[in-house]
Amino acid sequence: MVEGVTTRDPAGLPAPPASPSTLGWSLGVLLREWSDRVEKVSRDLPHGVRGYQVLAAVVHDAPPTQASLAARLGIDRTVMTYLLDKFVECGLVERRQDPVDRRARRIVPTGHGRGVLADLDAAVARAEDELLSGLAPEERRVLLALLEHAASGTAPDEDRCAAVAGTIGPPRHA
Amino acid sequence: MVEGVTTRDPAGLPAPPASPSTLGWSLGVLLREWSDRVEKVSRDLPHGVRGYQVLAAVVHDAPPTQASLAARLGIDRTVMTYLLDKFVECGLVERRQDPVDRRARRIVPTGHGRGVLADLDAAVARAEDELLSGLAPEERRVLLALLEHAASGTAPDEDRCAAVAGTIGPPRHA
DNA sequence: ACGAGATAATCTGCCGCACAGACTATATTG
DNA sequence: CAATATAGTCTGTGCGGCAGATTATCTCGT
Repeated sequence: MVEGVTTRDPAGLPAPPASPSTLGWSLGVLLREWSDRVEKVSRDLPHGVRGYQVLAAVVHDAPPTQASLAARLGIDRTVMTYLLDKFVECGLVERRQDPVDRRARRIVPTGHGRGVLADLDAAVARAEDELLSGLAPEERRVLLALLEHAASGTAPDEDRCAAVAGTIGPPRHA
Repeated sequence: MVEGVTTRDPAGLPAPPASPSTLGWSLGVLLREWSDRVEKVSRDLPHGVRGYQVLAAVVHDAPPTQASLAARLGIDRTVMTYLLDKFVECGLVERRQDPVDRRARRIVPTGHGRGVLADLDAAVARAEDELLSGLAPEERRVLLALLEHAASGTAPDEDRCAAVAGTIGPPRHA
């Protein structure tokens, strides 16, 4: 995932093994390829691909807390701390005290951060388009739809209520 | 390989962001989920998911050298060394001198290794099946086919976008 | 109101992994 | 035969994930 995508390999052999695990392998190859391309594009961001994902989450969501960000992106919360330190240092986002819960910090993007993300989003869109250049437009749409459907259908079955917590602060009852 | 996704996080929230990068995100979520499930299954192997992929590659391919294994899986060759050390120690594979090139070692699975992999393959197949439980059988086949097609069609295509990089830099002093 | 427990963020320390570099053994080429 | 290249190993460095402790704050039961 994302992660984990620190791998760097020059001789990328797209050799599909005769294994039953076509899923994991194809997923891995594609994600690695995606990461490589997005890495090239977001090289100026403090943390490359991860940085892009964090910034995107910050901009596109209602001002999230660090914890919700970390949970959503699958990043450890202790990592999120110094990752956001860099972002603040670079003037991409700001930390604000949540007036309701003074333990929490709301992460809001600066104007500069929004601008940077806009450029990145465009570049990433191009990169993804190029990545799927082997597929017909119709096939891409189907793939995207199925992928999204499959990804959203992965219920961790543990914390079902936690999904709600990640959003905005709780206008908790009165 | 799979890289990138070394992330491990209990509270995985399947919250799709309103970002243009649906591809990378869905890919990341799915691969992370896949890794988690396969991790549970291959917990007895020396290196978890990675170990499974290595063993699968060893068994399903013609006896590969360490270098070719590393290249295929996107693992560093220095890592491959001690990873295979463990495998040999556990009696899963053997290192044999290549009679043609005495620098190289051919990695061949032991009978035990084959047996272990057979069990793992079955378990992984079940895990993948469960992972895609949200999709109809027809949809799964299509997804798998498109995925494989997209993964095999990834051309390296190096120098193209290097020029775009310099434009979006935030004040990165560090 | 008070104390017990939970939660957000931070800080510290450990460990695994990627990566660069050196080294040995062998192969290839001039 | 010398020079160079390659397979594998070993060593050291740095980053990132992760567990644990700490501080500040919230929540709940009494």
